[in-house]
Amino acid sequence: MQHEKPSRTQAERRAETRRALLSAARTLIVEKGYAETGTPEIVKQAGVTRGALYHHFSDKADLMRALVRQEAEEIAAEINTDTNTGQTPLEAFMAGAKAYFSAMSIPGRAKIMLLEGPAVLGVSEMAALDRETGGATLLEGLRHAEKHGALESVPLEPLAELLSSSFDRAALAIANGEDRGAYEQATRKLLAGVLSSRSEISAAVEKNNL
Amino acid sequence: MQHEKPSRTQAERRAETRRALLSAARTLIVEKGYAETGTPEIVKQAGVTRGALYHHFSDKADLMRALVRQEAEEIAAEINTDTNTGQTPLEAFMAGAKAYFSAMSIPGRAKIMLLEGPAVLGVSEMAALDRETGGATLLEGLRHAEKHGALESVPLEPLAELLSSSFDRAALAIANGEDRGAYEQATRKLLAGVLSSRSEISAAVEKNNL
DNA sequence: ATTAACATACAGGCTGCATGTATGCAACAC
DNA sequence: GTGTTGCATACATGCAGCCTGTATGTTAAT
Repeated sequence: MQHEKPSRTQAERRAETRRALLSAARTLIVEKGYAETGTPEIVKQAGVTRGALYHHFSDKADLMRALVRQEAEEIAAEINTDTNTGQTPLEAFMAGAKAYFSAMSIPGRAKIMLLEGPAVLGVSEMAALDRETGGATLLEGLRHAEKHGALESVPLEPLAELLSSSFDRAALAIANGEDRGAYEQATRKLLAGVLSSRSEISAAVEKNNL
Repeated sequence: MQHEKPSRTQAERRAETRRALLSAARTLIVEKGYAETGTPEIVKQAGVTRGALYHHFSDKADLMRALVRQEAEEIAAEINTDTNTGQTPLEAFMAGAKAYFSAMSIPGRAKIMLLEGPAVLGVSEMAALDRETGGATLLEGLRHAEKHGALESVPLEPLAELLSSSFDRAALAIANGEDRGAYEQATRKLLAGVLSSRSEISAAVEKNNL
């Protein structure tokens, strides 16, 4: 038999199939959601068979896991590029938030990372994956700010979680076409409040008779 | 006939079947998750057949919808009971947050309302349901605080959303056994910062050289 | 020739619907 | 009042289609 075929190496062949599967899965899951997307449809769009899918991934959820991981790594890479820390801690936090919003504005990304991902893999696995790729940038920032007088006797891990959830909500709203400036203003308000010292806040609250 | 018939009225019969279905679905979905719970298992635990399920609900998601609605109404009722508004706006917000945390501490409730519900019904439908039952209490509080000088030129709807997402995250953590006091402190920090006036915050931030 | 990369075939389960059955209920005659 | 008759509601059963995961077969690379 004469073989006119490209004669790809095994690694190339494998990588290309895997890439086609991830690409097809991403398109369909973004469009219709994970549960409504069947593996027959995915492999059809990828131009392979279900055999290839189950050769590369242990099950459908494992394919989703790989998709989420790929997306998380891209996000981390984009954010690390815009690592121009601002002058003050507040501006540094805002710069990080804006970079996060920008990264999450890639079409479909917010749906994958904030809706379908947690639903399929669970929040704990998503959190573990975030720790692997992104790291606890937000928490580190809070620890740093604590040394400079603000954040007296406030548990930092919970505070970081609450802020993180707000960032996620803002990113989701922005990705859904809401007014980006409004959510950035609200985010700034939250951060500015957190970064002011406790005594100053108390004074301000009392003075305004709140 | 061997056994005498209960001779329930139709309404009683219907209500009992519906209640058994909702109760069984709640138990199993809390334990194993929505996707992992099949309708055969639900009807088995409820002591009826799948015919009854599809007579009462249009499909499996509709059963979940009814479960979420029931839970939302219970939450609203519990929160309206603890309607002791605090002295200051900050204390009023904190009282509301604590009441929410308490209501969401009912076993399984956080999983239903914050994880499975949004995954199955989507965030938009969950938000609409919240608007029906709970109302926009948080947003109203912010509007009221705005009149008293704080919150100058900050978009309130986005800010309310961000705070709401933080409350949800805190409720989820508390329901998962995390330290409740720590999350309440973090919540208070967030709220205190938001409720202080913008100029005071700016002054505080500058003074602390943040 | 051996192994990795895929394709094909199959079994089990689940969902939703279509059809069948029984139970309560209302009206009417008596 | 009471029996019975017709009917709608509440539910049970059976079936078709789809999907997932696995087991087995085939092809291509080394």
